Amino acid sequence: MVDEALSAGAAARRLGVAVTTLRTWHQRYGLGPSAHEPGQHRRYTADDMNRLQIMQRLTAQGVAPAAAAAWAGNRPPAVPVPEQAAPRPESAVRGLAGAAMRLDAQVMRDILGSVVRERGVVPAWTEVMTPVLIGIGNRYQSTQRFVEVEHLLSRIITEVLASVQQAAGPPRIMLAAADEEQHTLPLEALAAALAEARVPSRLLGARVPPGALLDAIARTGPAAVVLWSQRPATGSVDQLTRVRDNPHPPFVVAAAGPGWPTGDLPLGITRLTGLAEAVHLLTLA
Amino acid sequence: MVDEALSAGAAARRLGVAVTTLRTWHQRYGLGPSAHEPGQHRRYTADDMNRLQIMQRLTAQGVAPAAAAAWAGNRPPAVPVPEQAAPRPESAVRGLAGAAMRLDAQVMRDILGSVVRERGVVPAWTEVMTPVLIGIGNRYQSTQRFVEVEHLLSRIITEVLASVQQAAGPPRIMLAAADEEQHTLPLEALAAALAEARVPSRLLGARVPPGALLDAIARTGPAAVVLWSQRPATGSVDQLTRVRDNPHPPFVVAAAGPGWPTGDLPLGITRLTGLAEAVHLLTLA
DNA sequence: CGGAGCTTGCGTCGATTTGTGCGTCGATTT
DNA sequence: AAATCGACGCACAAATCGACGCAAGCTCCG
Repeated sequence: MVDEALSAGAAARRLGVAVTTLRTWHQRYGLGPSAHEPGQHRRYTADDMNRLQIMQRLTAQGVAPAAAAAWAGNRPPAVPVPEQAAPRPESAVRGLAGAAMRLDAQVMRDILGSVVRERGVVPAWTEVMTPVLIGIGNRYQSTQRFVEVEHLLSRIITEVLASVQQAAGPPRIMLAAADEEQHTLPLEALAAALAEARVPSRLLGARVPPGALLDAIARTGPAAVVLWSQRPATGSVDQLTRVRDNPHPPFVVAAAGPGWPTGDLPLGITRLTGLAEAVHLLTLA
Repeated sequence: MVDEALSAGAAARRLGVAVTTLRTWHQRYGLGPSAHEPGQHRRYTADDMNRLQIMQRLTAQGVAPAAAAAWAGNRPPAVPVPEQAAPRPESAVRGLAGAAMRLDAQVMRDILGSVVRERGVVPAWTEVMTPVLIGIGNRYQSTQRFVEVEHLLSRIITEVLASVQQAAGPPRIMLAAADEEQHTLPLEALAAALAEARVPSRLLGARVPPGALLDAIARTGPAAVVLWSQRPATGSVDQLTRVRDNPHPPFVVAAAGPGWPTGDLPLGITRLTGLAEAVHLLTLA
C-alpha cells in the first residue's frame, strides 16, 4: 500500500542509509526527488526510490558512488519499447526471403542495406531480419534442405550489420557469447545498433569460455558486459556472477537471450529482454 | 553530457595501458593533461584522450614511441587518422598482433584495411592475415587463453574481406565449405580476391551438406565450383565426384584446402594449392 | 654472434590528494 | 514539537602522485 510520497527519513530508513546521505547524494550527484524546490521537504516517489535502489545496488557491488549515481541518475523509469510505425516491412521481408532462396547475395545486400539505412538497425533487425531467419529456419527444420540458404542469409546479415560505422573512441561496452554458445547474430545486431547510436562496443564473438572472458575484462576494463545465451545448455548463471565478483567489476553485468534461467537472476545482474531496451540501457553507461 | 574529466585510472583503463604508463608518457614526453599542476591529480579531457589515442595508434603501427608522442603532442585534435607511409608487412604483422591482443578492433580494422587497399587482397592474406592467425592459434593451443583474441581477429578479417566491393553481374563461380567443415575464412579471402579482380562469386558458407550443394548448383548453374576442406575428416572425395557427375556439371570442379587426400584426385577434379593460383585459374573460367 | 647501451612499459613504495558517508548546528517547514 | 533543510566539517578509505627500479626489446659495435 502506501505510496505517493516518502519523506526523507522514511526513504532513508527503507534503504538503510543515513538521512544526511540522501541529502548529500542529492546535492553532490543530483540524485534526488524528481520534483523538489529548495527549502521544501523532499518527497521521494516510487520512481525516485527505484533510482536510489539502483544506486545502492551498484555501490554495494563496488562501483564508485559518483559513477553509480551518474548511471542511476538519468535513467528513465523502466518499461521501454516504443516500437512500431511501418512503411511496409512486409515487402522487404518477402523480397529478402525470395532473394535468399535464389542465393542472390547482391539483392539481399541491397534490400538489407536500404532497410537499415532508412529505418535504422533496430527495426531492421526486429521486423525484417528476425522474421526471415525464423522462416528459413523452420523450412530447414522440416526438410533437410536449405542449409546453404540459411548460411548465406546469416553471412549477408553479418556483413550488413558490420558495415554500420563504428564510432571512434575506446569501447566501454563488451559483448560476448556465453561458453559453448555458437550464435552471435543477435549480438552483432546489438553492436550495430549501438554503433548507430554512436556508442562504440567490443564484440568478442562466439563461445567465449569464462576464463577468457574474465581475462578480457581484466585487460580492457569495460563499463558494461553483455553475455548472450541462446540455449539453456549454455546459460549457466555462474558465468555472470564470476564477472560481477571481479576485482574491477563492470558497472553493468547484463544477461541477454532465451538461454538464461527464467525467474530472478542473481543480485546485480540485469536482464535484457529486447534489442530496443538493450540499446536504451547501454547508451547510458 | 558534461562528463568529460577522466581520472588517471579511468583514462588508462579506456586505453588499455597501465596507469604508470600514462604518468611516464607525461613525464618523459610531456604528453599529458593539457592543464595540470604538480602534485594535483591529473584530469584527462576529451582532447587529451584524443592525443593519447593518436599516440597509441601510431605505436601500434610500429612508430617509435618517442616520435609518436612528439607527433601526437603538438597536433590539433581535429585530425584523427594520419594514415602516413605504407606500413611494411612486417610491422603490419606486429601491429595487428598487438592490437588483437589488446582487443582493439578499430586499430585492427585500420591496419588490415590499409594493407588490403595498398597491397591487395592476396598479399594481405598470405603475408599478414595468415601469419597472425597462425601465431595466435599457436598461443591458443598451448595455453587455454586467447580464444577471444582469435575470434575477434577472425571477425575483423571477415569484415575487411567482405568490404571488398563485389563486381556486378551474375556470379558464375560458387564457393562452399565441405560437409561439416566449419572454416570459411580462406574461402572469404578467395571471394575477396576474386572481387578485387572484378570476378563475381557466390560464397555459400560453412558446413554445406552434399544434398544442399547439389541443390544449389542445380538452381544456379555455376561455371566453376570450389569446395574447401580444412581437416581430413571433412575431405570425403565423393562430394567432389557427385558434383562432377551432375546432369549439368560445372566446367571446373576444384578442391582446395589441406583436408583433401594427398595424391591424385579423381578425374576432372582440379586441386588448388594457393590463393594466388586459385585466383589465376578462376579468372579464366 | 654476443654483449654493451639505449629506450620503454610498467611494478613498487611512502606521501599526498580526493571522494564519500555521516554527525552537528541554527533556521525553516510540516 | 518533530522532522527536515542547507551548510560545514571530519574521519576513513581509495586513488593518485612522484621517484625509483627492473626486464624485455631494440641498435650498434667489436
